[in-house]
Amino acid sequence: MEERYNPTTIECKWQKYWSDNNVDVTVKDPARQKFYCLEMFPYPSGKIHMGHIRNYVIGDVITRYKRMRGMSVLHPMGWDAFGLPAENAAILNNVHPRQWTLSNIAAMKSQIASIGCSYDWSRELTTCLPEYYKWNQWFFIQMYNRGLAYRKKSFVNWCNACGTVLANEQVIDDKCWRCDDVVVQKELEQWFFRITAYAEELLRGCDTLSGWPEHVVTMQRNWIGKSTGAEVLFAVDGSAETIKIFTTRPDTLFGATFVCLAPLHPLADTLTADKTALKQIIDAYGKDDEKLGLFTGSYAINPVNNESIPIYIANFVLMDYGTGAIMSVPAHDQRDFDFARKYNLPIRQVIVAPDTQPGTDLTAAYEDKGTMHNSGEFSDLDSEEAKALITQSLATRGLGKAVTNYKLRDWGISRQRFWGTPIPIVYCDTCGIVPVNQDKLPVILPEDVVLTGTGVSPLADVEGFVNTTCPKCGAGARRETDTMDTFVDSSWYFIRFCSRGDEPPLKQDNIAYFMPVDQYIGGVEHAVLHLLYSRFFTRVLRDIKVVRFDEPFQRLLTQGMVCKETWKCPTDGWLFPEQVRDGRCLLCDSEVVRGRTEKMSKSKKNVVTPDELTAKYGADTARVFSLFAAPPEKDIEWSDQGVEGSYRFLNRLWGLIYNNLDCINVTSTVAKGKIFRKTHQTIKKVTTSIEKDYHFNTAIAALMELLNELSAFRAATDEDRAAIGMALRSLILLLAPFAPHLCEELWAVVGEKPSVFNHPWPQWDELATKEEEIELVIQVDGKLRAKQMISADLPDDDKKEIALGNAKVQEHLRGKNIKNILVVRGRLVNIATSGDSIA
RNA sequence: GCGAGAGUGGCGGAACUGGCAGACGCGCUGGACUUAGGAUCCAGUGGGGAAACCCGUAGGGGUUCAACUCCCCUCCCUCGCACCA
Repeated sequence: MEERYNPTTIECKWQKYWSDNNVDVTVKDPARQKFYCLEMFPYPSGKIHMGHIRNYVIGDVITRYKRMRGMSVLHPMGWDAFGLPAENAAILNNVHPRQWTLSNIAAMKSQIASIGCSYDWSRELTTCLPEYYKWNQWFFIQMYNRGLAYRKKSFVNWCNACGTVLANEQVIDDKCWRCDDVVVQKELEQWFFRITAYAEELLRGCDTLSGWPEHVVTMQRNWIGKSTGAEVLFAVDGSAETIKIFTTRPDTLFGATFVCLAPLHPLADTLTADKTALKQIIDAYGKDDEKLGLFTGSYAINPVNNESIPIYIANFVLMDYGTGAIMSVPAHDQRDFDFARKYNLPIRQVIVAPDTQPGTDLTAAYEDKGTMHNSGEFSDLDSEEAKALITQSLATRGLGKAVTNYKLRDWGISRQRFWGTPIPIVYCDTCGIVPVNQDKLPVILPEDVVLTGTGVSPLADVEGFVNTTCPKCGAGARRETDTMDTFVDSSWYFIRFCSRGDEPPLKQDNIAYFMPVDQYIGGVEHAVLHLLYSRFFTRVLRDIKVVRFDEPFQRLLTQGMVCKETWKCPTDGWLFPEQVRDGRCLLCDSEVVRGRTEKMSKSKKNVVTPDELTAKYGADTARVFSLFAAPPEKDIEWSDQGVEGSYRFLNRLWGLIYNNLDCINVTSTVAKGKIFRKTHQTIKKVTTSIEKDYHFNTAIAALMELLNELSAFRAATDEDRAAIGMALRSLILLLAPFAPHLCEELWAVVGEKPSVFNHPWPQWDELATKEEEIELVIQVDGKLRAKQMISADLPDDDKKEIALGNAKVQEHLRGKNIKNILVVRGRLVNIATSGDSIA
């Protein structure tokens, strides 16, 4: 054994060993319990960053731990390889997107390897390869045949910078989720997946996601956005037209004093004479600064009381939710209230708060439930009851019905880009839309393409691709030239991983054995996007009999971001840490300000790269620090000194074993003493920290404690030496998931056969964790007054006696009446007094 | 505005089901070893106080023998949703 810890040599050696000996290859063993641990696969940008590292290391610890617990663990990795950056790089550098992507993959793969993650690379998948995207096309056709994929013309979200459309989920605050450019509306023919057909099921499924963070489930529920209410028909006075409105408050129908249409509502144009004014309202649509209205000059008939009320066009009424038209009840909706005040429209109260009288001067809308008022036959009823009764009464007259609405829209999957899965559809002049025959799949993405980035699908110019024959009639026909959203690729990749690369992708017994994913780990940025699409896809796959379950991801861990402090100079802007010395900028000598701790980013110059880190300290230090700095779901603050601390810890462990090699093979039948006890306590603490909520930071803290105790201990007897030997072996095993290279090496040093990961996880003996002596904590009236060492097995009554007998305690009891004495968990005595003087 | 989560030493963070607040690490202070120390090792380290002791988990109230933990109010931060009728 070398005297010094040398991470570089050790890490190379064991990475080679693991790879040469297939240590990380999944063993599918039906006799054992399976565990599927998955980290969200990366887009191959070419560079691994600390966020990836943190994600993968968390997954790797869980994987290695579960393997040591004897489970058959599936831990795969692959590449989300289609997407825009490849295309942009192609335009910029004149390389083919495939070449750019594949060389990035090679680079990232070696970076991932250098942190020692135990992936089963025999299952590696790359979504831009035909053998993968063939199945996107196959699923598309299955969905087309079931009416779940359809084509329609509609206004879509268009990103000019990306030159393509975006799904609703991919628009964040009116900006593109990827490039942050402003998203505009454009009318296009697009392919959609009918995710709305599963809206109710996806919503109900949320109740079963007990292994997910609550806020992620809430985000999914909000996104689906179910609301129940009624559709009500308002006739247009003096016309055959009717306006269909949606409301969640049919109970307030008698209070409707006007009707509002969305600016793009079909009737808006018909009813409005002043086209210039209408244009202004259309321009103001969706702007959240002010509510604008335009009176059409027409009136609508309220079906519950035949009252004639004005019809307005309003910029705040959404066209793509409900029916694009609303009834306005200013007394009971704040938005309508504001609008009514602005345009001097009547406000009529029809719901009265419990225990109050109808007021005359409302200062704000009353939006709660209450008692019906001024509502014809429904007056004096409870407003909640009235909802159903009014809806029913409208329904019998054919003027309304109960309706459930969802905010969720169908998933638009067409992208006017090259680097994606071709949509397997052919347009024939006689047969119309015809799917490609399944035995002709995959539709291969052509090689020779001129990429211009102009926003027209590049495939449209590839004649050899576009021109084809109709699968139905054989006549000349044209292919669809849009490609699929890359979120299609990631909606089922976890199923592909169940089978090796040399096996069929949808092999039933593999899917049945490994799915669902037991632990999924990734960033919270996919809380709605990828996770909702995957839940949808899984249900579709269930309905086409590919899988037999509803939910793909049993437990979800959304890891926190990797952050670091920032430095800013008033003249030179953001600074690298090495540009700051003694609070001054090395460029201009100004005083610098320490900025907020923020997510690592190039622009803020607060990035630490995995390469420099592993070069300096080795992968194990990087792993231990990123796990020790905070629990996985929280953000971590990167600290160079903290990394040093983790490095010191591993060095001290090395030194400890080096100094105690003589203890390794000493055996003894006597199993007691403080080292023995501490070891069992540590096994318990580490195991429960991992099992309970993956709080690796406290697990590592416990290992540090054991190390500290061992370092301070001086062995006197063979029993002591045996205890140390046993403690060291346990320490190596317990630390192995966190610092795998070091522990593999130390495992060899103590004379064991590799791999340490084939060795069972240590067990603790509950009896052995018990202290013989404890420090009895004595309180008087809840305040700590004394501590005293006592034997742990004394009965409670003796502990009370000891507490009362303590000199310090007696001082504090002087002049007081003892009311009660409590013994808590055998460790604490609290003497409660009445405070009254005895004298 | 609505919803969720959080607020603990100089810093990152611990604390089971209400039971010793501050585990572990960083930093800092002192010491040892050293030609040297930004290496290593040892000791100390919430604040106040000479001490007894007092104070202390964002702030204020409450429940309890006992509150970081439970309840009510306020402040602040982070995230999500945001004219969804």
